[in-house]
Amino acid sequence: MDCSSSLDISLNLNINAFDRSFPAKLPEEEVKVSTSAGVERKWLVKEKSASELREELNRVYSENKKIKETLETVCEKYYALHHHLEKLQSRKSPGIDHIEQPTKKRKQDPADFLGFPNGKTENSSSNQDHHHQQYEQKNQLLSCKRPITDSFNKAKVSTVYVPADSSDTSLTVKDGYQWRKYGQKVTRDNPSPRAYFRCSFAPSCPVKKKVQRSAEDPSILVATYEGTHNHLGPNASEGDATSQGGSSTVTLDMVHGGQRLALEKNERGTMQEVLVQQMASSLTNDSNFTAALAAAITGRLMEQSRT
DNA sequence: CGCATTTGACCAGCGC
DNA sequence: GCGCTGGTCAAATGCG
Ligand SMILES: [Zn+2]
Repeated sequence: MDCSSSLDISLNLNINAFDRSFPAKLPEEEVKVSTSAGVERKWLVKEKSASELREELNRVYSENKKIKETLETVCEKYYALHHHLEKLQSRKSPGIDHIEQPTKKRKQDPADFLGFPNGKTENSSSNQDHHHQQYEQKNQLLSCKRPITDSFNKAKVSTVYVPADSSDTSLTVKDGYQWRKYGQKVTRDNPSPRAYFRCSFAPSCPVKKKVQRSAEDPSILVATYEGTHNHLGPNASEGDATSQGGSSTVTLDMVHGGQRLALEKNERGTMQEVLVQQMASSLTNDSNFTAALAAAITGRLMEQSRT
């Protein structure tokens, strides 16, 4: 990715992406964009007026800001639409759909739910492959039981969607850790069984995981992790304890676009987060957008370096 | 022989 | 209380 060397090209791409993503809705922006295109010509002529460059960078920055705002608006509209669709669907067919909503009747162990077993709550785009991990964050409906018991036993639950070969009958998710299977059950609304694993470091390590093939898409495994490892990951030799498992965890790759994998959100906040993640991943797939983003970043850097 | 996996039994929570 | 369901246990089995 040659960011700095292709600033002009990136601006072009920025224009393109902008036009494509938000067509005919923001006339003002288009005007601005055309001005930025004009300045691009200036750069090509190598007219290095620092003040003009700065001014232009500011302009580009404001454009980015507007794009961001527009994206948020689109996000909200998407959410509203999706919500509406869900309502309609649940009204028409109360039994079907909802993509494999857990329909948990059981009361989950009242601990707090959060995060990913690796502790990488960050967007996985840094890892280049966006496996679709979805952090299931449930409202802990703290029932008033649980007196003063061990508060440190916080079981963190997270769900990871792993694209896997549908012909692969072994319900194993290679996340780098070693697991010992201790059970398998057939569940109600899923033809494929669910496998129960414990970390092989048990009982010193309390982590458990459940793996089940998705009822909808048999090529996707749904792994539910519970708890966090209290030991170093498989490649502990690296010494970096912050990223347990590091790169080897969840080497699932993007076999699937996985658009709908994270659709079953009930709360607005998490829904929007998921949406943003989806959009971000789809945008990062777009080489034009990444180039434009690189241009924006370099522009921002230049702006800061001059001040 | 030691270990992991398999698999039916058992248990607990929940709805009726 | 009863039946259903998900989760766990542990004896049996398989494997290196
Ligand atoms: Zn562990």
